Amino acid sequence: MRQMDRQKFLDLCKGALDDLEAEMIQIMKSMGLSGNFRQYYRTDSDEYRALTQSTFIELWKRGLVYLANRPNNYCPDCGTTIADAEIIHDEIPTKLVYMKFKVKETGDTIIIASTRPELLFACQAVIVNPEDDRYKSLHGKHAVLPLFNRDVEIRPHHSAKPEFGSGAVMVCSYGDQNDVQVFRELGLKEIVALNENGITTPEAGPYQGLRVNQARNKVIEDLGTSQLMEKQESIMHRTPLCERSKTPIEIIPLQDYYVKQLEFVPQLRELAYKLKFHPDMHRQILLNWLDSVAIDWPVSRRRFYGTEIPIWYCNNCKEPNLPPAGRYYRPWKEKPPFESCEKCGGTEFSGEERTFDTWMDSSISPLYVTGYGRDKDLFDYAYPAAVRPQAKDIIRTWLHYTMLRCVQLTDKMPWTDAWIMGYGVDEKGEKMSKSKGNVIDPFPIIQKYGADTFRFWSASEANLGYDFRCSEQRIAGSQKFLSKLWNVGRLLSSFPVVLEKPEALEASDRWILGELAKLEQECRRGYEEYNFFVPANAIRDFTWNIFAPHYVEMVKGRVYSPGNEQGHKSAIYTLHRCLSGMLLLIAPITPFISDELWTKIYSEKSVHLQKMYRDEESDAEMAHFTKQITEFNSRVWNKKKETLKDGKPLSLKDPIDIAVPDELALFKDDLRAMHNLTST
RNA sequence: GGAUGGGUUGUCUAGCCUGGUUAGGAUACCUGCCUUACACGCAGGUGGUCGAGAGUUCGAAUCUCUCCCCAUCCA
Repeated sequence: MRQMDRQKFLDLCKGALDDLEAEMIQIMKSMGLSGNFRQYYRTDSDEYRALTQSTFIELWKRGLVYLANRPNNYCPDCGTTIADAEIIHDEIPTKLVYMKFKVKETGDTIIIASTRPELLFACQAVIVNPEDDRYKSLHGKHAVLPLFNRDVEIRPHHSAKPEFGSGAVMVCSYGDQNDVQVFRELGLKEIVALNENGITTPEAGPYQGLRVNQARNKVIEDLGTSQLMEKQESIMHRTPLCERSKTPIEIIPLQDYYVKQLEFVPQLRELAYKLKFHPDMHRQILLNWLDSVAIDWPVSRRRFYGTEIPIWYCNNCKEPNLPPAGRYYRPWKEKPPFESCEKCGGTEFSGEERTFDTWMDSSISPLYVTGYGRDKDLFDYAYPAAVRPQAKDIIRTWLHYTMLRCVQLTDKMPWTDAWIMGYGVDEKGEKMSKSKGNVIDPFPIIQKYGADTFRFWSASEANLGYDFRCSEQRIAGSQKFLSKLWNVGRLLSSFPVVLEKPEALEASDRWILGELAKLEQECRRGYEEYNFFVPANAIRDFTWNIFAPHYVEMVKGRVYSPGNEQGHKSAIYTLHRCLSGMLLLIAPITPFISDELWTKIYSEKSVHLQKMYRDEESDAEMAHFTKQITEFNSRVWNKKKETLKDGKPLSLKDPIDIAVPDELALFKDDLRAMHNLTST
């Protein structure tokens, strides 16, 4: 990247992102998302970036931004500082090297094990656990670094674990976060080991100008030839990696901009309890993260692609000068929108070349969409927004930084609810990732089974906030349910539509309406907490296990024989009340099939523009008959199966002599017709 | 090492918070069946000591404790 012209690089990025955008919009449309596709935002548009910069300028004015030189995570491949939230950890094979140090005062040898021998030259202390009897006599004495012959003090520190290696640890600037902490706590003087290209500095003496791995190999080799190494062990070491390039990060002190977050943590913690999490358990991920926030947020990145940090530096006094908030600035290629330095009056400036952490953009999306700083009426009306939908893996980034920034800028939470999903995991239950190669592309699945199948499958598979397994077999199973629904629709579409409730309803009709009322309640409960798992499974169960096999079969007699006009009308009304209700309930999950059936059977106006049925009166207690009815039907079916006629079981339409039990007397006529019962 | 979630029939999963009749469903498997919506279907069936152990209780998949295993996140 750094060999390429910046503008050319940005043009390439834009081309790639335009393609991705088109693909994403296409997926969203074919999945049936109901968003407004003429009005959407891109975080890298000029308008959006203007807001990112404006809000940064606002924070700057309020003293929430500062420049500091401190050791921080640095990715040598990306060539930039990154935040803790951008780090992942992995077990990597590495060598644990046991080095021989001399004790200056006694001439004894002590062994020190380290995974970072190349940082030997940046060692400023050897620490041992204060409780470790082996080393108590050495406190305050000095160790001589092998190869470099420089003295460092041997000091007690609680972070040295007696069981690791020899129990004596060398502290270098900087091998890991613990080194940073020990340097701070013991007041050690830092030796800068690596420059911003990840190359060893002149401090490394004969090992300068090398990449980390080269330096390590050379140090190990020299230790070996000088008899200064006791042994090496191959170990698996949990290593912090850059989330993007998967390169092991280094800890290097550089000048970076920080947004204050430490002082907001107590407030964010309180607000985390007020935010309604769906499901509630995922609040803990945020709380754990807030507890581990140890430094302010480094927001400057040495990258070409990203929103530019809107600062020009006075060439005379180096004072950072910020432009007025409002438009989008590109200091690396633009002249500043002011004439002279506000501090010294100088007139020559250099534009800042760095960009922001990408979360500086993403963290203000609730502000952007509600017109913050752009449309006051809209903002007053729409902010705070209702819900943040996202997956649980970006709680420490997207959710956290959004809360931080919005609270800093508006003193209010950006939403009332957070809807946190789990992951779709592979057949083994492992998270999908590009590097693992177990990612399933949804597009062929959608093409093979259709968007409704895909949607119903994911709704019925994924319990709120939990991971769910991806299995093509189960997707195919969902498709069968949609066929079932379609066939129910086909049957009912052959009857006239009666949506006006008759004066009197037959017992079977009141029974299924009681069950339907339970279903509607259950679905509403699920939808209200953003849990589509509940309605998807409830509708499937009602349709497939109660409505179709029992109720529909029970009323076919009345439906096909118009002789009993009152009973006929009651059945037709009830069938349509059930189907229309089911379509309304499932429409958010399977928009295409429900709208197709709805517009074919009930009205030209889309099902998605209808209101759901609300708290109608129904005989809820009639639902108590469900078990008895289904058991009786099962009994009859079994009996017919067992009864042989000409060596074959009875057909379901054959007559049979079974008495309807007294407790089902209300349903006697329908049951007799359904099973062709001959007894009276 | 810490945190979170999970371990229920071949496979996947509901139930667990608010202990109580034969642990529900899906899929797979087996058997039978074209019954005027549906064979992408219908009916029936085999299959589980609910991770292990201990405790509380008249009674535990459900509550408590210990341990083991898996996934994810953080040191």
